[in-house]
Amino acid sequence: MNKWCCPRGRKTYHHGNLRETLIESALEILKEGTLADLSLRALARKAGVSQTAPYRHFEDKEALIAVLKEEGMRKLSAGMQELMETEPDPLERLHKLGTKYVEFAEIFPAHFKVMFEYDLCDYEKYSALHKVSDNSFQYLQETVDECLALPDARKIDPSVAQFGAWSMVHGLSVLLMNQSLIEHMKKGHFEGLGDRNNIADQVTRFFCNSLVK
Amino acid sequence: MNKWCCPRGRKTYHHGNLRETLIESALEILKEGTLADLSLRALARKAGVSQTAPYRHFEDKEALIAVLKEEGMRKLSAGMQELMETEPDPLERLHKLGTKYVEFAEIFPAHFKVMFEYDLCDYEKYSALHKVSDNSFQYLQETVDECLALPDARKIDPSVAQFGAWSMVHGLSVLLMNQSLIEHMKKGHFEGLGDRNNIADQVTRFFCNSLVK
DNA sequence: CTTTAATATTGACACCGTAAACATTAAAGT
DNA sequence: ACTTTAATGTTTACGGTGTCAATATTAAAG
Repeated sequence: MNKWCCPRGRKTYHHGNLRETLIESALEILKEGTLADLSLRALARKAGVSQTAPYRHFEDKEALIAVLKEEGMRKLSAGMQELMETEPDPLERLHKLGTKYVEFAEIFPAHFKVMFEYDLCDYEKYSALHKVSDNSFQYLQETVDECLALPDARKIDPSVAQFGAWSMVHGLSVLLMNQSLIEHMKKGHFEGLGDRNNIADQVTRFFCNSLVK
Repeated sequence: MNKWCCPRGRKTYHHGNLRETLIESALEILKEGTLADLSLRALARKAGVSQTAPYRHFEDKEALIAVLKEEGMRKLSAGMQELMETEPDPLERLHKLGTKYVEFAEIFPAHFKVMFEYDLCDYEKYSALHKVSDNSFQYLQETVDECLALPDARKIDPSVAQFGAWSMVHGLSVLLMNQSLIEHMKKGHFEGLGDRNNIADQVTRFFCNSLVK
């Protein structure tokens, strides 16, 4: 006979799917909050489980964050990969890759933040993550190279253009995510630019044009 | 007669200069640590003062952060202003403004992070901060405008180029601050680019060139 | 010299990450 | 089928955090 079976009004002693539940809850919190709002204890509470239960599935908080980063990188690079396969024109593709990047940051701001803001320096430990990260950047690189191989391309060091492309879309993403700056823009500067999407569109287009004559 | 005068081995009951001390300590911590390493309690400890003493000088932690942001913005925009006054050639000045921006992020990474990473949305409350922030961006804007007024300038919407310039240097700063990405670059991609300073230099130069024919 | 406002203190509360010791149960081996 | 073992979850505890309320000390203003 069981003594008192099943804590916290659960049906079984074991949760059964805690790891996935925690990740999903984390993503949900990140949807409308910052990294600071993310706590293992809160996740545990939400899952109806003791505060230290998560430690059976994640060595520490950083390990959870690593999974979130990986999840995000996978999603971003998946979206970009699709463009690699469907858009043959390199300039047009570069433009779409850029706006996709910015769009991702707009739709999943906290997810984007966790991907880039939080440094996971241990390469051995999080090698899977870094491998996924590589993909997105590689798509950008490849496409820039193709653009520079075009007949009317300007004479630009490919490495410089690649890193420039990445910097541009990343900076764009970060700045457009910053609520304060959006406010700032609206009153005074950048009147002609319109809304976020418009800015992303025009600026990435400008970058693409700068690769050719 | 005083009962036991002066807590924590201080000479006077009042610290005398706590506000400035706290700010300085905070900046020192930010020099070699992240926002997460910054705690009011730790600052109080370092200043040899009780844990709640800081609350006589800052309403809450956010208020301290606001001051740090303002301090940083002031320093950044001071550096940029100097260039506004000393470098007459707009293209050259734009290049210098860009590298200065990136350089600032490199020298004071955590300070830079606190300036942009942490959102202070309340405009009424932190109006002084936002006013200072405006300056740096205005310098960029002005200079881009001058470049586009050059005889051999390309036909580009000024707003787009302005925001593009800002995105570029900001993205550059953020990416170059990311230790993981630096590592990433070293093994495989971007071999030809060299070190950080070299990248900043080349990419900003590339941007400037993209404004003219 | 007294009142008052500024500054600092202690103590408390609710959070947080996480370590150690223990409980329950699903799965593997016999 | 019965036992062992590994996976999973619980409780308890420690030190850290931001911040509030009540109190003490002292510099400045009257």
